[in-house]
Amino acid sequence: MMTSASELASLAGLLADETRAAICLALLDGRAWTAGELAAHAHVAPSTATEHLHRLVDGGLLTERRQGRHRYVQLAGPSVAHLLEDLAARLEPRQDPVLGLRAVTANAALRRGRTCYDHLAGRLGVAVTDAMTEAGLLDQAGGFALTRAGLGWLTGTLGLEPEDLAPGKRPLARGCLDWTERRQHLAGAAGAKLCQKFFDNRWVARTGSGRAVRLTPDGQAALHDLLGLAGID
Amino acid sequence: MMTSASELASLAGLLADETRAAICLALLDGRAWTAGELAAHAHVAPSTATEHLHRLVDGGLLTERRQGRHRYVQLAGPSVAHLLEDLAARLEPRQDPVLGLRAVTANAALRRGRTCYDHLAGRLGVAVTDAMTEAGLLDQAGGFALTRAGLGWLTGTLGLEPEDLAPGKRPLARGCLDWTERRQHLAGAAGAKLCQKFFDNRWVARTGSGRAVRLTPDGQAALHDLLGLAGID
DNA sequence: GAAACCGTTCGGCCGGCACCGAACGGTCGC
DNA sequence: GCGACCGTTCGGTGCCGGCCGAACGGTTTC
Repeated sequence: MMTSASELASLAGLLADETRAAICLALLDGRAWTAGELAAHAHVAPSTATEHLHRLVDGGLLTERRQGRHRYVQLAGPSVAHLLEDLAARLEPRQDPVLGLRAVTANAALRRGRTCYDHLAGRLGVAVTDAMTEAGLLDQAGGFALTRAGLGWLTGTLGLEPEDLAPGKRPLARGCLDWTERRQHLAGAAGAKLCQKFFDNRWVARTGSGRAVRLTPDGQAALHDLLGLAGID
Repeated sequence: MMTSASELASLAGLLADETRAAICLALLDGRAWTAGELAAHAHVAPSTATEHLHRLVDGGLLTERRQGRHRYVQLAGPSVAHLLEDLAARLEPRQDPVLGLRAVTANAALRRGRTCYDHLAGRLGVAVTDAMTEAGLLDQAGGFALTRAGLGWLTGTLGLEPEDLAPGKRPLARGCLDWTERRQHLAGAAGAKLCQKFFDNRWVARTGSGRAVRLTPDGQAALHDLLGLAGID
């Protein structure tokens, strides 16, 4: 009981430093960063970054992979990303999430997209999520769940492996509050597999070195055919 | 971008102290505590507790209500409770959550129950959640969502107000990982209203001053009739 | 009004920790 | 091999913040 308080404090303490917070937020793109990159990103000396990375790895938030003279670091898993998203969601004063859903989806183009840990985010992520909701594949009213039709669509039309979508420890479908859009987009196991399939099919591609992604012409055509999305990137 | 890191750090910093963590965990029972009670609970001087409460209130995690010479404090809302649960869930090394679902529900009695912020938890909470799942009222496979039948059951059989279950800012149904049972139980708006109805119907009652609740004889009969639960408290 | 009680403010103490620079030890390129 | 590079370890410094006790103000009780 009392021990749990100290453990909670230790866990929170990992994120209670601006430098460590900046590191974790950078890692939210789901990719592995080197220690030096993170040091530069957080504007601290390499030696300082080393200490922080040690604490974060020891605390279970990060995993490391030594490779040559580089030390690659990334988030320990989706649950860590989820935790960070939850915390970050508290920062921005949230506004009404139910606002002109159809108008936004149908008309305003999905201008910019990016990855949020392992799934699609930004306008692209929100647009896909809304389109799936309109098509009856996703139920946003009662929680955030895949419908039976949605499950069939993912495994049938999109060709995802059914075992990848089996009920397991990780939630199948989960809402993730978008920082820029202030809207929910699809996360969880389904969101991750969907995103992966988008990359495999070359419907989206990374632009530059950031977490930004753009829709390819193939992707635009596919989304139009599959979900009726007419947005242009 | 960089400012967000410092904000995240500040937020995490609120929980990064053992005393403040103990205070927040105590408040997870959803009730209002006085400053003195919390000071005693956390084993610190009243003056120390005052400072911590100030920071927690300023940080938006707690709300206060002055009443006579007392200062009552409680969690600022369900989202704060959700955040604490998420953090606490990382502390315990989680074990396989899918394990003898039916056996646990049907056989092992719902020995002890308690409230977790504003919904039922402990064996009672898990048992009700599992029974609702078996009855097709709840869908645990794809996320954690009320089925159409579940929505009808809550408003019809249980007599909840439909507007209380309208899709709003708060998730309707949400899974909350139980500390002691290591199993999911129903949280969210539906979980809160269900819990309230249980209290209103005198199906459950608080035992002592803690967050523990016990099932009344009326409650046992009702759960048997409604959900086929044969557990004995 | 006096006494008891709850909470707050203030001053002071102390430990922890975030930061840096310098030195060191691996790894890669020529 | 030698130099450039990446990361780590080690001292040292300074500050932030958690803690307490004492004094004070407001509320309740008798």
